[in-house]
Amino acid sequence: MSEVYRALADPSRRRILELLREQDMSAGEIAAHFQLAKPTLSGHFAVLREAGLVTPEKTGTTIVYRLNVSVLEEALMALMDAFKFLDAKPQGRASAKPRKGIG
Amino acid sequence: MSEVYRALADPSRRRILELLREQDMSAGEIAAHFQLAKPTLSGHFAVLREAGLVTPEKTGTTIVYRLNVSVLEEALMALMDAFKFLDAKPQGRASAKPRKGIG
DNA sequence: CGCTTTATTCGCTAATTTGCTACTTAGCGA
DNA sequence: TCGCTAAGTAGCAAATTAGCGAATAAAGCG
Repeated sequence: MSEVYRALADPSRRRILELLREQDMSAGEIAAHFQLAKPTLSGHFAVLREAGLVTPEKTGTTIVYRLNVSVLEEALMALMDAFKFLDAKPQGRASAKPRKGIG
Repeated sequence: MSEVYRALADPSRRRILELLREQDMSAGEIAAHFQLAKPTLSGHFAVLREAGLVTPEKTGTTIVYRLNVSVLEEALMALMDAFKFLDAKPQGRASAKPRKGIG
């Protein structure tokens, strides 16, 4: 779970996720949207894979990346739950303990 | 907005936010929950302040930090919106463009 | 098999981040 | 003012990260 936050910390990786939100793309297609060298992007892909945020699918010589929405969704939901945005929020120096951690 | 992601990237800072979710706390009270040196925590507070995630309130010699829920909420909502979790999710190599960016 | 394409891995450097100790600032009380 | 406490700043070392070019792996094609 912690890898998800790490993955989201970098702007380039957030942009990659944004691109993949539009459509699945090969590593090369994604790289074409950046000024960075391909090995640099490949490193970003590795971080996103380790976080489970994207899934590679090899077809021939190209590797198509797909956004793994559920992982991102779970991470955000965990945060939402940890802070209970939807509840009444009793701010102040005394309140109940939250049920879950952040990660 | 980008500072929010950076702030969330560190486990200690997430833990601070978690503590502040329970109740407002002074810098010293927060520091008591960690093994880190106080200046180290002070640095984390600075990052959280710059991200707008916490608000300091000086009362005498102590500084009480309060969780700024709305900022965190906005960041998460922006992500939710960027990925439109609540819509039907047309995964595949052709879909509509999202309205907003991530960060 | 060679050649091309696609993507990753291998070193390596520069920048960033995290942590510390020492010092400074600010408030409070004797 | 002196002493004490709370918090932040300055400066530095260690670890991590992001970036690159070169080399490598794997697949398709002549």
